[in-house]
Amino acid sequence: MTQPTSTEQRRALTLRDVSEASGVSEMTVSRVLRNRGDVSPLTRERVLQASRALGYVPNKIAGALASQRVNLVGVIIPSMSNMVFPEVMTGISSVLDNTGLQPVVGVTNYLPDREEAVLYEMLSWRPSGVIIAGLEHTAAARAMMAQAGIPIVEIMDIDGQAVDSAVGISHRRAGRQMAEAIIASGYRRIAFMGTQMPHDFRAKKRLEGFEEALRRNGLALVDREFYDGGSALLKGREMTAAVLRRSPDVDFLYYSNDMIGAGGLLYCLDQGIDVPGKVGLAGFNGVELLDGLPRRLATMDACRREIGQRAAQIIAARNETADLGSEVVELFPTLQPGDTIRQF
Amino acid sequence: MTQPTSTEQRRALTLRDVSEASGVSEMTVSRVLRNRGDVSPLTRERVLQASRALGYVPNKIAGALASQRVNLVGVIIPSMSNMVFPEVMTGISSVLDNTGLQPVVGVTNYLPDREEAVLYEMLSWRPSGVIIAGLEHTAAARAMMAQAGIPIVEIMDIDGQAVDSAVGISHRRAGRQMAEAIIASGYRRIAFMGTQMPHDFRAKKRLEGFEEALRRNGLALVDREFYDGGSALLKGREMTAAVLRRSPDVDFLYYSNDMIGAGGLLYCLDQGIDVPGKVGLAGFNGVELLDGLPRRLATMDACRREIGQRAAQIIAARNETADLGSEVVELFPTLQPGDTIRQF
DNA sequence: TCGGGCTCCGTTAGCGGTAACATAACGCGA
DNA sequence: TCGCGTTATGTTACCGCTAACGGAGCCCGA
Repeated sequence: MTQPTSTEQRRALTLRDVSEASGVSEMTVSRVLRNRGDVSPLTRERVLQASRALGYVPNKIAGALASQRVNLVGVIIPSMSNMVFPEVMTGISSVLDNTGLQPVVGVTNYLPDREEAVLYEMLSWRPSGVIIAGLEHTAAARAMMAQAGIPIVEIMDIDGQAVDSAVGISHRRAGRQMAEAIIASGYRRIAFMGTQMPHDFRAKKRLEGFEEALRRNGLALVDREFYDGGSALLKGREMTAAVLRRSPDVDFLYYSNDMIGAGGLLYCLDQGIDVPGKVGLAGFNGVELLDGLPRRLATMDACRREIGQRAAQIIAARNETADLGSEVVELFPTLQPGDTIRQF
Repeated sequence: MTQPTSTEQRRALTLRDVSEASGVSEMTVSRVLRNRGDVSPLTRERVLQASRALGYVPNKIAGALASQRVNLVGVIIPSMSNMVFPEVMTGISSVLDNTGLQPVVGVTNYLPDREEAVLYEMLSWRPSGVIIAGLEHTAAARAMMAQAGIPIVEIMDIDGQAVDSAVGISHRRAGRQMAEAIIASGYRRIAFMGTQMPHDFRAKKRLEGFEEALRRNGLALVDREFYDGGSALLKGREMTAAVLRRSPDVDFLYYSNDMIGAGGLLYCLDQGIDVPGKVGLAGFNGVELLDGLPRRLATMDACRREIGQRAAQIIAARNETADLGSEVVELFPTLQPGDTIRQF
């Protein structure tokens, strides 16, 4: 057997090894493995055979350097643990899978400095594009993106100025829209619960829009509560308990995300509170999880999957056709009233 | 102004640009940017200034090719959407953050062929190590890992033969342990609900261990139900309804994961079923979500975070000290009885 | 029979960094 | 004053692959 055993540690294989094993030049091997250029079926088969027999894995580092092309798309998101970004990723992958491009994820934990670092790291691999959550970034991060010379798509939000392209919804408007629906259903004493995170700009914008609509209707939040870390479902329960204790007369609970909303809903049902008669509830995101709850929480889908898809499409298109310009795509979330807002 | 505006599209910057701008050789610039070798404070400052002014981002592709070192660790997992892998990732990151190494994630959707493809893709970037979920892989994938010449850590499971190192728990034993606890609490008519996925080997092993323990106690599952896709919480409800309808006399529901278990629990509570008096329930994983439920579901934590940490430690250590051998680390999950198993 | 256009494959010259070595400048004790 | 060790910087030769071009061999119509 000339086949080396898997136990002996040998130096990494290169094109040269395959080329020697199959009796053709490195260039021809390269062509075969990339399906590029003309190679006779016979040679092609011989090369593939040799390559497989040796267990050769091409070195993309060298390939990328030589060809000045990297089939990677950087995706920078704040978190992976809530349900929202996995679905964005699904949308991105579903489009990229047909393009030879591949997503690489970086997580920032809602920290601007970390975002900057992750971006720097990604750009140093010279990706074909970057998809990044949000419109708010450090000055350095913005500068890097502007300089990078690759398509950049900022996703989730369109309330602000994009560096290049953007795909998202208006969170300010989403907040307004929810407030209007709540008011239209006759609720007046409304409380808000959300995350403490100072850098969750989208949650902040939703709240701004929400309060603005309240103001326009002569109302204001009667109570508010913020949380930080831990099980969102549990925090939802705890915050809801605290708010209902502190402000027994509230008639609506608006949550900045579905997970704490679900916790609040479970708490209200546990307590035998009449939902939506005495107290109404609403969340945000339209996560799948809600389908399994005893009652369907009112929410607003954030078009997560479509955002991912559209963003990926922009990157892919610009990668094919170099001279395409930037674009801003606004998506429109739909309000899902569920069973926790009074209907007339 | 010699500073180019961000709108004009220029060719990418290289070390040469920084070197010319700061009046030293490319090598010196390289040294400064990597904090390596002796450089006078004055030169250092000049270089940094020029580099920042230009907005230079080093090309890691070239760097990696030249230095034969890539600070990336491939992490290959089946899914990102359930709660288990994000926590593994957290464990991995917490360790890698102190090492200059960086995780890169690939997702396989429980598809062996896709796993093979993802692995191939990752190895082609010549990472410093690979962390991969499970012990079951295609023959080609195993061969690639054996050949790669880098540390490989298979995580989550230790019931089987590792290619190199492994960190995980025995799912077979976890299944047995849960069955024994259930039987000890006096339950006898036990049903199982889980995923349909043929390639979720760990769920399969848990079920095998579970059934084995039942058999040893003269018992057998009285019913079973499988699901596929959709909201796990909802599926848990639906399957539970189906099982209780079909087999009204079951007294225990064993779920292959916490999410469907939570759905089942919510369903039972909705129906006013006495839990754990008439029917007991248990899941698997110990996900944080359970904390917010009306009642605490019995479960078993899978040591997810620690698995991530230990795996990352192995990679990091082998990266520092080349001649370390492979190791297999077994972790031991603890049973959390919660409120859904009768206590005596 | 010859030229021109295929098909197939090889050669050459980098891609943008870094390892390793070479070298200049300097201080300092003998 | 010389020689040697340090420190700071430059030079050279790749890393493994691919773009671009070149050329041999062949078929085929004129």
